[in-house]
Amino acid sequence: MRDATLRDVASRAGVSIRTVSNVVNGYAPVSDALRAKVETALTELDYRPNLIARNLKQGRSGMLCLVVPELDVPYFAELARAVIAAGRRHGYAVMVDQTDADPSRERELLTRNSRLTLFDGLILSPLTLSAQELRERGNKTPVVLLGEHLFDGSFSHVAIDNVAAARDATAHLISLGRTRIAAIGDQPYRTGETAQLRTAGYRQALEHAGLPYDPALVRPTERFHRRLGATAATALMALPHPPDAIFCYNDLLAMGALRGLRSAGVRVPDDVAVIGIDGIEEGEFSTPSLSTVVPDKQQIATLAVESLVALIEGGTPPAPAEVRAAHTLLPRESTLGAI
Amino acid sequence: MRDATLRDVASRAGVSIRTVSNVVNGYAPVSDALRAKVETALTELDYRPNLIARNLKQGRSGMLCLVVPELDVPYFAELARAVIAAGRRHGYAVMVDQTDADPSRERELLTRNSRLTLFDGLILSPLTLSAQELRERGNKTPVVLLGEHLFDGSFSHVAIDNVAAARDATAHLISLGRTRIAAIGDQPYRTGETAQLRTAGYRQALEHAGLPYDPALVRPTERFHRRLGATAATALMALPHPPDAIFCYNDLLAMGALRGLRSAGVRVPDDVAVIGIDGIEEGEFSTPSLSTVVPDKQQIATLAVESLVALIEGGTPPAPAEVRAAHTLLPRESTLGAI
DNA sequence: CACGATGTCTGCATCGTTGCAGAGCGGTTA
DNA sequence: TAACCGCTCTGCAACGATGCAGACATCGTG
Repeated sequence: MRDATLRDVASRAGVSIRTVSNVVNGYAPVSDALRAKVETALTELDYRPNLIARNLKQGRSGMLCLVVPELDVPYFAELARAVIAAGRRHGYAVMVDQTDADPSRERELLTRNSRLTLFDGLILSPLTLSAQELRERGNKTPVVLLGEHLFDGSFSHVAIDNVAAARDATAHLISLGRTRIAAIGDQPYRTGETAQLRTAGYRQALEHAGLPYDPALVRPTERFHRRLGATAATALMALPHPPDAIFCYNDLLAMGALRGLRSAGVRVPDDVAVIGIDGIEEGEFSTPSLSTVVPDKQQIATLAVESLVALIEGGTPPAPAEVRAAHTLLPRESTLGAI
Repeated sequence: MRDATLRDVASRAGVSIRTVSNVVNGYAPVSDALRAKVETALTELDYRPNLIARNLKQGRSGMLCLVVPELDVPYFAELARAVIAAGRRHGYAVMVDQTDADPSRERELLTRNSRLTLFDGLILSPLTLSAQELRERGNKTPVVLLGEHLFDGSFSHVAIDNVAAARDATAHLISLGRTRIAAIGDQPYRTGETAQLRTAGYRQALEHAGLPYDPALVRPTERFHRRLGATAATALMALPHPPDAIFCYNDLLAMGALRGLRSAGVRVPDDVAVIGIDGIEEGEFSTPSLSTVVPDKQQIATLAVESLVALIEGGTPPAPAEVRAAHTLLPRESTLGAI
């Protein structure tokens, strides 16, 4: 059966539509007698407001959309939890979508009639979208970007300092006395990528310690997944001069590396120390537990939502801001050991 | 600036609103001359349709909502990916929300003016909601339930056979020659829970093998998280007669158990064999890798979306169906060893 | 030339809600 | 008694789109 509308309730209660609306929303003063009649009719008809109509009238939906490449990458799942919480604090429901890390899916978001129009704002963690594509989109929903990707100043944008994070991770390995430090996760073929910033940080740390940069120790990976980490670690150990430490560009690569090393009979951290970035919970329980650099996901989420809400609600849209979130080094078993 | 509407485009192109709408949607035949004029105006004004208005008129949004307790529980993240894919195949965008496993958040979904009205349908994996609460909700969006929770016949519902899954897992441990088999994850205080079905399967397997049931070996846990698995495993090993195998009610508990055992100096699988349920990718890369019972997430997602779409689009709503998805035993290192 | 058939295009009503302006009414004040 | 106030309540218009019925022009046919 059709849902009851304000009109149905009004005719049943013998009042005007407007009065029913007032009762439902608690707007204007309504006499007790009428209110009672209306409320009876409301429950009898099991009325519930049509939010689409309300949204149309009010020009907003109260919903934000968070788009990440892959939800089953724990970092994004943990981030999503934080963003959902931050959204709630600002009175917005956050719905999450993923693009499967598929460029065409990412571009779909920018389409004329993307479903995103239904949302008041968009928090996007892009993987392959270029700044230009984003600027030229046929879609004016307010956007805040996550991650180090594209910062040409057109959009507000929240991220940790990836160069510093990578430097900290590498420096930590160096502080253990390791000298042949490998890196897994470079992506030299993309522009503006997180990966390249992390490579820069890695090299800075080497340089600062006076260690040589050996390109053979830097393994690119197409994506940041466990399996690729395992493969890369195995390949590294097969080198004539294998490394004594590995910096992985994220924790998932590191989890794979731990596994690959173990299968190769390499002891961690005794033979090879391993560190990642992301601070996912999984690394706390692995064997050995994983040292990592933890981005402050709470802070990232809060800053992103605050920026977005400012864009949405602000009379004068604030200038696009580049916001830095904090990160912390978290040493665990995978880098245990005296200097 | 205000977004351009059909009216704006129409007045600029000197045609009727209706004609612009026809051009945008490719509905009626439009002469080339007019079409060109309209399309010029469309691009000049950067028109994009207001989906809220369209949805209001058409009475549908083309979006489904998937609600899970916690996105950072890998099983749910992996399931979400499958549901999103299945939704796309049917022409729906799937947006994901989580309740933080918070009963009040779950109940919020059923509220009069829950944001869910914006969606054409709801796929819900409830944690604490009772069947009655669901039936009495003030919200008529079509629903399909996931997981073994509440099957009083009011709703369509997709799940694996949890009793059989637990039986298979336990039987696998027994087939290794283990005789003191513990269980982590019972939840005796809730009604109709997945956990209780798994306990039933566990006991069936013991009984079938003629093994005694020892309540001391069954550890309840409030939730299915790594830390609780670690704690429970540690406690089990402190018993006067510790177990030689542990069946964990999900993989996350098992990951915690592996870690707890390792910290206690227990070797897996030599001293204690471990198995979980869920088939999360994390278990493939842990040390040791985790034996598990894998629910067919693709199938669960496909069946759930198909049921929901049938509810939404079907002229005659099909009767609520109970659908069983397949599961498979996947032995890995954590249960390696001769019988 | 009259007629109907076809092909384009338009205006009105409508989806369900809320904003706005004001109607009706009882009571207070001068 | 007139003027005014405040409290309730109402009707109309509007949000931006689409469904529908029909207007109008053009064309072919008898």
